Order: sequence, then structure tokens, then C-alpha cells
Amino acid sequence: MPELPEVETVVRGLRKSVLNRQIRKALYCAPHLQKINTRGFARNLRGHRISAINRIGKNIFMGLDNNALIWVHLRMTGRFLIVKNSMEIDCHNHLIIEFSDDVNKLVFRDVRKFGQFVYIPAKKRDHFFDELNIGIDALQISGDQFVKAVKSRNRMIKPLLLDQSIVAGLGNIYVDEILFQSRVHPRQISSGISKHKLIRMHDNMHKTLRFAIENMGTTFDSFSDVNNEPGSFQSYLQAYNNEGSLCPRCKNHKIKRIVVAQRGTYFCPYCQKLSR
DNA sequence: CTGCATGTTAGGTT
DNA sequence: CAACCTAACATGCA
Repeated sequence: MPELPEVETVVRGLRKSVLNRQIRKALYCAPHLQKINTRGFARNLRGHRISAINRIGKNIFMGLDNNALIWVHLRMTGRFLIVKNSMEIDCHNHLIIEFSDDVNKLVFRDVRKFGQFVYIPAKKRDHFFDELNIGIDALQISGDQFVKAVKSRNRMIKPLLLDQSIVAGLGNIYVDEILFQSRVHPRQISSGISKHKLIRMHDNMHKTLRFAIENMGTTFDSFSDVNNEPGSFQSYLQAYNNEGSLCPRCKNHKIKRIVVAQRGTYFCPYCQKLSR
């Protein structure tokens, strides 16, 4: 259930393990992932070299040497794994990529089947990007851009930060952590937050995401990098999933759980007061 | 059995 | 049009 740091961890692993390798064969296996037409997908990959691997928000883009693109979204439980050629059969594997060098294989595994991957021919790239409607990556957005994006809207700050068309990459965990550090209530209306506070929030966002990437992301259950190694950022979480424990800042109030934007939301009612 | 889950979106209503 | 709400997707776990 990856957010920006987890997706970045996967992308870095992919760069190390499959960049510049030539695809010998791709096998698309049933049962199918949802809502996508993947007919012809496997055939399109055959013989091509993976020439670039990039990320915007939670989206992964694998560039091929014919200028086509493979777009991948892991959604909740999607995973990329490098496995031995002798890998045992797993009913949750949906795509297997074999390489000409035959060193190992790349598989896409997804228990809940929300994940998606789509082949985009070179001439459809621009159109595809327009349709995706991704905002500025959370690690790329400048302080000024962030302040403008937040203050120009009249919505609760948490749903705004979760909106991938505005800032791309944040999910439920990191939004709660960033709001906790910034002492902003998740239901605070965005336009009313001071510029000063937003600059601090932007700074907290960058620091938190970078530190989480250094820790290879957060693993509660299924997340791992391409080598099946879990992340370790979960031991640094201050608010998320800590209902009832003492607030690490005021050390006097308990972390509370409420529901905002239909998501479990953790915050300190003393440090993060709803103003006005 | 119930409720919940690191994501997103179609289809409503206000 | 902007913002908000609900249900839905498929599966596993406490």
C-alpha cells in the first residue's frame, strides 16, 4: 500500500535490477487485474530494452527503447519482485518478465488486484499524461507553488493533500505525519492557513518524505522493495496508527482517531487545534 | 461474523 | 464549477 517513499524505493530497486536489460518474453497471467484491457501487452514488450525508470507521485513509468512507456500503479497491494528463474508458482502473480540475459525474472504480484499496468505507444504518450492528470510531485513542488496550491482552495487540508491532481505522492500515512509535525488539524480549511504555517508544512513534507525514503519506506504488512526487504520507517511514525498512545510532542494528550475523507485519521487534539 | 486496510474513482448531492 | 459523500473494486487479517 505504497505512497511516495515506498514507490521511490521500488523505483530505485528497479533501476538497479532491470535498467538496460532486454525483455525476452513477458507473460501475462490470469486472473486478470481489474478494469484494464491488457490484450497484446505481453507481445508489445518482447525484444525491447528498458531504457529509463521514473516516478511521478505514486506512478511508475518504465521507458522502452522504442520510446513506448509502461505505466504502472501499485494501488494498495501491488508489488514488483525480482525472483529466481526457478521461482515457485504464486497465484497472485499477474505479470512475469523474462530477460535475454536470463539472470533472473521480474514479477508483478498483487493480492487485491487493484494494481494496473498499461503499455503506451510513443505517439500516445502526451495524451496519456494529460489524461492521468497528475499534480506536481510532492518532492518537486516548490514552497511558493505549495502555498499557492493550498491557499487557492477552500477545502479541508487533509483531503486536499490526498488529492493526487494537486500534489502527487502523499497518502494516508504521510499526510497524518506531516499535519502532526506542522500542528495543523486535518479538518482545517486550506485557504485560512497562514503562509508561514504552509512554508513550515512544505518543509516538513520534504524532510519526512526524504527520511522515509532513506528508511526504505513504511512496512505494516505487505510492502517490500524488489528484493522482498521491508522498510523501517514504521518505527518513526508519531501519529499514524497510534491511537491512544501519548502524543510525542506535548506528552500530555492521547493521539485520537477520527474519520476524515473516509480515511482513518490520527492526530493530537491538543497540538492540532481546529482554529476559527 | 464484523470491521478495517499505505488507493482511486464513478456517480451522485449540496 | 467546486467541494463533499458513498459505494465499489478483491482480499486478508485481527
